[in-house]
Amino acid sequence: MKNHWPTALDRLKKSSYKVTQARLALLKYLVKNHGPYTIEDIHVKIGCDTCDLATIYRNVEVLMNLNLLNRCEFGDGVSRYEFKNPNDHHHHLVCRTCRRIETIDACFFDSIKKHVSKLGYSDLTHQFEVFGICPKCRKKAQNSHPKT
Amino acid sequence: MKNHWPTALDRLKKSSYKVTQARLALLKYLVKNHGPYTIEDIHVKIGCDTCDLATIYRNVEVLMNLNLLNRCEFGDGVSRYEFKNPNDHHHHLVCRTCRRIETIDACFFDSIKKHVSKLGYSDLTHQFEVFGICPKCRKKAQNSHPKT
DNA sequence: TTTCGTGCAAAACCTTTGCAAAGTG
DNA sequence: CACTTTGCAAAGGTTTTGCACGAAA
Repeated sequence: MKNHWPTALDRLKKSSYKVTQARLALLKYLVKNHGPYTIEDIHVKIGCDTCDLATIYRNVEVLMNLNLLNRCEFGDGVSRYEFKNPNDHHHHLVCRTCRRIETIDACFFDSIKKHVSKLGYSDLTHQFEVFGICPKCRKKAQNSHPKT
Repeated sequence: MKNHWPTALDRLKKSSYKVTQARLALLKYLVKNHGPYTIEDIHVKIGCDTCDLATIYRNVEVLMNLNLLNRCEFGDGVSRYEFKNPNDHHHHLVCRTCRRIETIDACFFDSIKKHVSKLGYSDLTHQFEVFGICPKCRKKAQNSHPKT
């Protein structure tokens, strides 16, 4: 598995943004950990004293602009972020009950691209999430609402 | 094109929820208009005097429980809702600049379902959104940042 | 040294909730 | 009549912003 840290750091260095401690800590954490993570997750994990929450909000936007992150929306009112690894494009399967996140290593975006290209949009990105009830939560629900 | 109002109304009537003016207005609006719409959009469109914003928030949950609506997240911090028409499954292409929404009449969820079913999740739903820059916004951007 | 980034606190924003009054079946 | 729903106002939670100070190039 390729180490993406040098490439990611390089993209930050070559940008017009400055290389700061907060940005290094944020990027390093997301490159090394799979995620996706909420802003608050990240704040705790990199150490609350590393930088302020507001700084993470601001720098997540910076890294989004550099095309280094994906934003995920799971419908619970919180955004989650993960490192955009070009060799590991994937999607998510989220349990509606316990919020457990599984990875789906498949994508059908290519087959839908032609439908989209007719419309002349550029700089395409996509977001695909599957929701369901995981086996554990289903069993729990069955036990608490027995049918007989 | 089939009129979905009778079926939708019927599902509400047969549920344990009561049929109220606010629910009728909300459901009728979403059945007749394509959307997806934000809560505030809906509040204005059905008439702010029809019911309170809080009532729409509550009833959108009711209609979600009845499987009559889809919730869409476009990453701008606001949820949008649309009537879930079983004969018109589609996805969205959203301009990151002007938020214009186009419909994509294609879906390849079936082809990804087998990857998902191995994991034992039930009650699957999915959310697929494509983002890009629409032709109008791209032209505007080119004019304001000329290359020569 | 000049410009950009950060911490802190306040504000903005969307959404949820408590409660008394009104509506539904 | 019993129970649900609503309006209103307040609270909750996440994200954004202003500004003075500190850090990077």
